[in-house]
Amino acid sequence: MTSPDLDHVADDPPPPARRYTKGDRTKERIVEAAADLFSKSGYLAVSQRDIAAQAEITHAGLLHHFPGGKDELLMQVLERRDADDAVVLFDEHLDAWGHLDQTVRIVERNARTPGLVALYAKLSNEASDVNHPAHTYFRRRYEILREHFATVLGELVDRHGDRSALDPDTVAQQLIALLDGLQTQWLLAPETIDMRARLVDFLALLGVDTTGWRTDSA
Amino acid sequence: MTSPDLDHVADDPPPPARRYTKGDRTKERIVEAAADLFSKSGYLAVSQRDIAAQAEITHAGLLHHFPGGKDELLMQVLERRDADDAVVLFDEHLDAWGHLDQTVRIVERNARTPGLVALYAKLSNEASDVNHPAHTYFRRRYEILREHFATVLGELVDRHGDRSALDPDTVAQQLIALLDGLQTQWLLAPETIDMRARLVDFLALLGVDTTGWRTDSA
DNA sequence: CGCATAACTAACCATGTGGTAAGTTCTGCC
DNA sequence: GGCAGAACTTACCACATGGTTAGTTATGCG
Repeated sequence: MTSPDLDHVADDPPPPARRYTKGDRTKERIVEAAADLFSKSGYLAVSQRDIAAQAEITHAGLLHHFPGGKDELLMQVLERRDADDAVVLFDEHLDAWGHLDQTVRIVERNARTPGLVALYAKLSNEASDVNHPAHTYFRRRYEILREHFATVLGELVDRHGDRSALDPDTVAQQLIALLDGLQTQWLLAPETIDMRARLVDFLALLGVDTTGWRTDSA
Repeated sequence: MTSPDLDHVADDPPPPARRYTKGDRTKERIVEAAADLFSKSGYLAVSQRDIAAQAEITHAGLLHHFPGGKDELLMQVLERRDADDAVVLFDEHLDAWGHLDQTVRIVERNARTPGLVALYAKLSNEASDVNHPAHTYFRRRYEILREHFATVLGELVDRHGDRSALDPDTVAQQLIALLDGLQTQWLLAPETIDMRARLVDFLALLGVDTTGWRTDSA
């Protein structure tokens, strides 16, 4: 197509964009394919060959990058998503209200990405089997989430402590349960369920004033 | 073992207990096996042969009774359970408080039957795929549940209407979400989550006085 | 009793699965 | 340029799956 000299120019410049070896790039392609398919069909229903096909590779080629097969891939997918969430959830600079605000925004984002939501919803329940590859992952995930929200809610009670006997730990369990349960209903009937609105309702029930929060940020 | 005459006595008398043909009995055995395995491993992970084995039959034998395979079996399992729930949930004689009381008792029962809870938890999320055999079943199920609780909560607001601006429809969504979400956490960490207590907490938040309700009924 | 029919089983099939082995092509670095 | 090693592909394997067919055994009713 082009002369050798121009080709050299067309290539990604070595230092900035090309610290990825080709393998790294295909690895990412594979993880993305896996995330996509897992989202659509859950974990159990997807095969290595399915993922490989979507990543335009042979299933043996996939095994070359992920010898652990689907299990390894799954953890990769989960951790990648978690990294994103952690950034916004555990921002040290935010106070309790800020954290709750972030939570609402995550819900807003979820409402825009049904695939990922479906993945987590399916998996967090599939994973109740002790032998499921993601079992300990999800146990831990919920521990962390409960602790996080307990802290946030505790802070809230301390300062604005209107509703007395609210135990941060148990309310945290309820908050998380609400979010999960809303997802289940929303996935089955998106037009019927407004996850964000129900979250805000619940916060209001707790005595958190959410008036003045942005409705959306996109 | 016994003489023919005694045998005749030992047999189930034809009219009352023996209206079941042998096929009906094995059918029940199969459904029970299916329920058991689905509970342990979800729907997708279980094969016809698994179910057949547990019912002590060949997989071809199973197909003889349930030509529709797993799908047909699944619906059978779900409907069987629902029949039970419907009896207690939609009891015409109960008022709003009675219905909520029943709900609490169902949660108590759930806490004693992790298998069934796991089945519903896994399935209600697997079934978010439009092609899942139980998709419409679960859509409908949640519609009915939302309607039920909306009615109950509406009645509550009417009579004891302390907390004003509570919309029965949306609170119903929250209530159901809470129940589902609690199950997810409970299945992953049973020792950490007290589903009944969290439900009661939530009802209290709504202004429902639950003091004096039985702790357990077994 | 006897016999039609229900209730199976044994044996097969095509297909899809995860996994391995051996070979080929490509990359990127000296 | 050339070459070691990564990045694959092709071709297998053993096994499980859903489903069918043909044959065997049991049931229960006239």
